[in-house]
Amino acid sequence: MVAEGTKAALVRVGLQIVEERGVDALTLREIGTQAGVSRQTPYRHFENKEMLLAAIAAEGMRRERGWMTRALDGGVGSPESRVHAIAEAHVRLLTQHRFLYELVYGGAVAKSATPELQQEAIASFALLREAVQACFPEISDLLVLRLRCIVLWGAVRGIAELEMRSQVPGSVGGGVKDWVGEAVSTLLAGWKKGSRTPARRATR
Amino acid sequence: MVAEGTKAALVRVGLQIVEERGVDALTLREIGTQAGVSRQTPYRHFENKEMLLAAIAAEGMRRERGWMTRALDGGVGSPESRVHAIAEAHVRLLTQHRFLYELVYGGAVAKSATPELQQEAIASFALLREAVQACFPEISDLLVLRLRCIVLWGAVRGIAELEMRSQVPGSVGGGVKDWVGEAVSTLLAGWKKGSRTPARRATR
DNA sequence: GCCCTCGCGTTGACAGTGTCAACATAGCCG
DNA sequence: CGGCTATGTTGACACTGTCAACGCGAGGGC
Repeated sequence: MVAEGTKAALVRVGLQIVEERGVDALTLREIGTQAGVSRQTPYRHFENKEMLLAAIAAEGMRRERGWMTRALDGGVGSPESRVHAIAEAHVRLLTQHRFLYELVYGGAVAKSATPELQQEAIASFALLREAVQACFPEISDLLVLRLRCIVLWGAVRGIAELEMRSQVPGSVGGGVKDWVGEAVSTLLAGWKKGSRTPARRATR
Repeated sequence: MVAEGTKAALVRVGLQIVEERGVDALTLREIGTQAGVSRQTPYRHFENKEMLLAAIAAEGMRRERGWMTRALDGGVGSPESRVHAIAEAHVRLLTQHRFLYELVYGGAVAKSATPELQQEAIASFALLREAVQACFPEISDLLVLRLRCIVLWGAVRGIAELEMRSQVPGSVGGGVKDWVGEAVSTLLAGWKKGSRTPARRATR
């Protein structure tokens, strides 16, 4: 293989540290020295620590999206199962690369930190939007579709987050994957029933 | 009022700093000096920084739960509207005290850090469980109820989280409150339809 | 050939942080 | 009184992200 650029090496080392010991254990100094350069060198390639974190996070999102597209490729399966596949790819990042998930979806780095990261987030969301759209071909109102995407994505993210922080009191039986699957099924089925946009409910 | 204890003063000052400038701006040293004592004094009352954060977070959760019980008191309203009220109390903490919400539900402090905090989390979850149970009186299987609580709570948390991190791409129209309301309505309605626990779906 | 710039890398230094250790003081109990 | 405990204070340390200044080699215009 061709000699690896310093910038790529920095990202690679950072990714490795995050995966092994979590985002809190990540230090610019260690990234530098472990990449064979000196402590200040990262600043020649990244404006500050957050930008380096953003580069690592983007790598994580690329991985997740790779799983999504791979599960979706071929175009087989019902539209609903495709939404499930997307949710499962997300859960997979959580269960198989917990520390990386924490970096990507925890609060350490803003999604808007870097154009690269922002693009990645938009691309993932687009995948979900297409899949959801396929589930409700009769709906043309983009705002309704958008709403459903947000609700779906929020539910998936939230349940994953509960697991990530081990915040489910007295956790027992079943796992994130089942919970997420249940949420997606129920939401899709609920929308299927009355395929008209639901009447505005009096909230108070 | 009676003279405030030092410990209470530390928590109060810390809470104020968080609400004004966010959890990242919080420093043990500043808490100390601003409370009229010296930089190391917090260590006489809290084992370390996380424990102090946990005390502040517990105060935030108490506030949130206060809104929940207040909205629920009197026992009026349909069971569904009571679940909505709980979700709205959660969203209220987010919209009205964003920084405090970040401390409580962001990753800065583990829910298990302190018995006090743990109790608080369990108490909130119990409120939700009662409200959900009232929605499905015909269901006696506690695991099913538990699953629905997790899914509901996850959806609410997730949508709130999306807003917190401003991660909704190209945000436009509608707000967190509407999205959460939509999610809760759809989930409850979806479960109402087939009140039997849904058949196990082939996920792959 | 010479100088100048520029990309990349290095060391020095600094302010700020959480935390440990040692010391001081005041109140209570025998 | 003497000692113990709770509380508070200052000194010091390791570690962090980041700014400044310096070195150095490659290339380009004269």
